Amino acid sequence: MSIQQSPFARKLGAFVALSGEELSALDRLHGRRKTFPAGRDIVHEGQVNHSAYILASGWVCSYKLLSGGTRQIVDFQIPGDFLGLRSVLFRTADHNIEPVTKVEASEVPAADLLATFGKTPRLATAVLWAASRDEAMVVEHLVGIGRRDAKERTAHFLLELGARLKLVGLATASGYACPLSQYMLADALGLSAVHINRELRELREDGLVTFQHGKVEIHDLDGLVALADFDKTYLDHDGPLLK
Amino acid sequence: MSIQQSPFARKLGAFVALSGEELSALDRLHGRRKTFPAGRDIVHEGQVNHSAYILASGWVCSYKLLSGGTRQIVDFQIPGDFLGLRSVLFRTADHNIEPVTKVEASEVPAADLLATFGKTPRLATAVLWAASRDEAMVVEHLVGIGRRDAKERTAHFLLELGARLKLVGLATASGYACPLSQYMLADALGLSAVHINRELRELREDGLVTFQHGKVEIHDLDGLVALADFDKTYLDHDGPLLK
DNA sequence: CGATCAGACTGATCTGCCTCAGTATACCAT
DNA sequence: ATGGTATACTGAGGCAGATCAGTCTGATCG
Repeated sequence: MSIQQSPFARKLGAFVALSGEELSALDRLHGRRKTFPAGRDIVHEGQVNHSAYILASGWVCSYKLLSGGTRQIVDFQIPGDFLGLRSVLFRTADHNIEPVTKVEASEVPAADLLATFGKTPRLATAVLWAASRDEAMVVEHLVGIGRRDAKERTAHFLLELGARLKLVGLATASGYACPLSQYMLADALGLSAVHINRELRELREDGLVTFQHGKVEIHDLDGLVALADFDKTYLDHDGPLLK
Repeated sequence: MSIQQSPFARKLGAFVALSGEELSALDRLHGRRKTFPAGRDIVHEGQVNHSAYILASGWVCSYKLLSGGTRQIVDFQIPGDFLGLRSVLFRTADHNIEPVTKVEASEVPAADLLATFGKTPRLATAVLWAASRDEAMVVEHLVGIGRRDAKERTAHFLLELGARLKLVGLATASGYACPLSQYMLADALGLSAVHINRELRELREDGLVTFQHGKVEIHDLDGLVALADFDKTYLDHDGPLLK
């Protein structure tokens, strides 16, 4: 029940050892708790002066639409993740945020965020750290889409998701619950849904992973890691980097 | 000769109106001026406890290598850009940084950077802003590689580069000097060099842009913007966001 | 309890981009 | 001059993944 228990506080604490005062400043950041139904955008591109959110439960995805009507999902956010930092900093959102499931999140008003950064610099540094980790993830997606083939990319995606979920206690080494449809996977991986389906079947037939009925089950972790050339160091590190 | 003139200070000033004291703290960040020859990596993946740099002249690229031997260039950095922030924050580099041309850069020791963030929170916020702009750029590359075809992607790339260079006075509306080879373009855009060559020829034959002899000349800006579905708002904004 | 609909899945065909295998050209060192 | 090396450029052929056009299943609902 202490504030350290919040997944977001735990995440920042992994970067910067936060004092009691900093933790309570972080706690005061959590504004109204809001609930969003699946499917209707929380934030849409071009929207100005909206709030950021700290995700408490449920999954969301961040995506951009192109003029042709196609979309590219940039990333999925899971509980403990910070939503819309970039959009708040720039006052106008440069991407859309859509709940994948029903979502609960704490609102963080933009003004509060900036004021808190000014007063508690170590918290600002911690958020910079968290933002950098998110960027590292986007970079990894870029590399995947640019240079990995469909099978490697799919395997890599499932492994990354598993590693992230494990950090917040929502996955084990053998699998996790995953509410994504194959269409969403396709939009995230830069593939067609048809092709995702075939790649998932191959991964299943190879005895590596199954992704069925909202569950990902990893049957051969080593094989999957080898296939995807997966190196999770960009997601994790040991101990606070700043004491 | 005042410190506001430095391209990096100018860039941060676009985000946060910096006081004289903050500007001189920023100035003290600039450590030894170093020169690097083209082609030999400044930082390589896995390297620990290296410095960050503020690029004074020349171009560099940030890239990752995959096990198969292919590489993906994540971004190019031009004068005024900050190099290796993410790698410094995480103590170990997650990507390589290679000079495209001969490069001059000021070293920024990691410890100085973190100490300065602690003492001048508004500077930390400004750097968070700059980092967010970089992330927005990576996101745009991700969208491009995921959902734009080769021609659109190439056009978009040339436009983005032009817009960035214009911000630091290295481009006009009609073109800019560009030291990149077609191989580098290919590695950045997730295409083969052969295909880049054909797309450049098409863009030339369509009367949109030429990229020859180290110069990009834009002949039909509107046509190019329309083809690439280019929206430069992610690169720019008007006036400091924090007074 | 049949209708409707979203998601999973499949076969056939098409195409954008890759790979291979060169030639052409400029620049550098000797 | 002369060979060497990097980059630009081209044609032919192949393949990964897209597109099209479905079927099948399980949930939801009037």
